[in-house]
Amino acid sequence: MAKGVYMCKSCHQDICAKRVSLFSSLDDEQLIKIINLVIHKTYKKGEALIFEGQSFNSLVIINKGQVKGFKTTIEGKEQILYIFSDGDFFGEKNLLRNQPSGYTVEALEETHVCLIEKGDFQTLIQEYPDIALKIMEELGNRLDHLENVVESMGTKTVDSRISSVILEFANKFGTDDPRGTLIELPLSREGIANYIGITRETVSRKMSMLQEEGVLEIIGNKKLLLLDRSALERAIE
Amino acid sequence: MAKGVYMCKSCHQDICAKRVSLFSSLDDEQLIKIINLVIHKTYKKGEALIFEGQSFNSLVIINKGQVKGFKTTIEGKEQILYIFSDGDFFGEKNLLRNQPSGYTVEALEETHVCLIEKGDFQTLIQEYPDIALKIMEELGNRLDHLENVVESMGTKTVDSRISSVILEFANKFGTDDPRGTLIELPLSREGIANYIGITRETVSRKMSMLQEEGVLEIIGNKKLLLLDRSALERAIE
DNA sequence: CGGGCACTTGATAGTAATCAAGTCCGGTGG
DNA sequence: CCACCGGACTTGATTACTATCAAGTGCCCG
Repeated sequence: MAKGVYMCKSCHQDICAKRVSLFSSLDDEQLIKIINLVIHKTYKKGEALIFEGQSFNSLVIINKGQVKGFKTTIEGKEQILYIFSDGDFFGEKNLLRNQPSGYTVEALEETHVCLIEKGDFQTLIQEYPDIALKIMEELGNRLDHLENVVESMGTKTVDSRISSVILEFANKFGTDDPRGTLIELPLSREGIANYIGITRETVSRKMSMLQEEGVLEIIGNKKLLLLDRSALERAIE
Repeated sequence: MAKGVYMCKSCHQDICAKRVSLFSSLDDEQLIKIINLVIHKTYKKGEALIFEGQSFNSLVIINKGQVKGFKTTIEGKEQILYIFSDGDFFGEKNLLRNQPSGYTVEALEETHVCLIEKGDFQTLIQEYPDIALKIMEELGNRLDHLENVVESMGTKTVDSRISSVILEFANKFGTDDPRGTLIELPLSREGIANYIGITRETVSRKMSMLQEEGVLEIIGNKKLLLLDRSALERAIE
C-alpha cells in the first residue's frame, strides 16, 4: 500500500493522527480509519474555537498552530489556563461528561486543527480502550500542570513566577542559539501577565530588570534571547 | 442473602464501597468482590497518608474523616490543593501512571479509609470498564476545581477569595441553623490561609471585618455561623 | 487551674496595582 | 521608499494592599 493512500491531504506531508500521543498505540491501518473520521478546520489568529459556557461536541487535535485556553471574569479580566500547540488535544472533558466548556479557546496564530465528533470518538474508545487510558494520562498531566500553577500562584513571589514562565517557554518554544536559547514568545506581555496573574506593566518592568542583569535580551516584542538559564532556575526557589 | 453477609465490618453499618460514586454502577454482588479486596486503615489527626515525591500504590477511599492534599515549597510554605472527605477517593493518578505523588495527603482528624491495591484495582478496571469512566469523570471534576482556583488566585481580590472559601465550606460542611448556616471549619486559620494563598493574619483580619459587618459570627476557632450568605455571593464577583 | 498554642490586633514596610505619559515597532498608504 | 498611524510596550509617580514583625489575648486541654 502506497504511503499516499492513507495520507491525510490537509495534514502537511504527515498523518495528523499519528502525531498525537492519543493514538500512539494504533497501527497504520487503524489510523486510516480514524483519519477518515477527521474533519479539518483552520482558525485565524484571534478566532475562538470554543466559548466558555457553551457546549462543544468534538475532540480537537492541533495539527499546526497555537491556542490559549482562558477564563474571563465578570469584570473582564482574563486568566489563561493552558497553551496548546502542535500535537496537543483538548475538548475531551466535554465529551466524557455533558457539561459546557469551562473556558474559551482562542487561536494565537493561524491554526490548523483536526476535529473528531463526539459520536465517532465514543465509538473509537469502545473499539480501542487504550485511547481511554491515554486520555486519563493526559488528564493526569493537566492536573499536574494546574497543581503546580496553584502552588506557584499561592506561594511564590512575582519574580519567581516570571522566571518560571520564561523557563517554561524556553523549554517548549526555545531553539538553540550560539549565545543561549532563542525563545519565540507565544503570548504578548499582556498575555504573559494574564497567564501568571499579574499586570502587563509588571511583566515589562521585571523583564527589563532581567535584561539589565544580563540574564536575557529582549528582541522586539515577540522574542527573547535567554543568556543565563541558571539565573532563572535559581530565582524559582 | 442477609445484609450482614456482605457487610464490611469495619465500615460502620454500611458497605464502604457503596458510598463511592466510583462503584455506583455495580450491583451488590459485584460490590462484595470489591469489599473482599479492601484493606482498612485508620489515620490519626496530623498523620500523613501519602508523601509528596514518594510513590504510592493504592487507591484510597475515605470512609469517614477528612484529609488535606498539599504541596510544600523549598522555603517550607504550604499550598493546600484539595480537601477530601467522606466518600471521596484519591491516589488514582499514581495508579494509572508510574509517577510519585505530587502532593502530601494528611489527616485533618481521625480518618478511616479503605485501600485497594494497584494490582487489584487494575483488575477491577479490566472487569468493569465503567469504573474507568467514573475515574475520568472525577479527574474532570478535579480539573474544573483547579481551573476555578487558578482563576480565583490570578484575578480575584483577597476579599473575594475569602468569601469563596467560606461559601465552599458552607456548602460542603454547613448545617442549617435557625439564624443561618453553621459551618464546621475543616481548617485552622493558617490552613485557610494556605488554601487561598494568603497569610494567617490576613485571614483573621478579614474574618473579623465580616463579623463586624454582620455577615457572620465567629464561634471559637472551629466554627462560623453564616448569617448573610448573599453578602458573600456579592463579594465574589 | 495553669500552660501552650492558635488566634487577634496593631504598627510598619515592601511590593505590585493603578494612573498617566511617553516611546517603539510594524504595517499601511502615499 | 518613506512618512504616518495605531497598538503594544515601557517607564515613571503615586496609591493601595497585604506581608511582615511584634505584642497581646483567649481558648482548649491536660
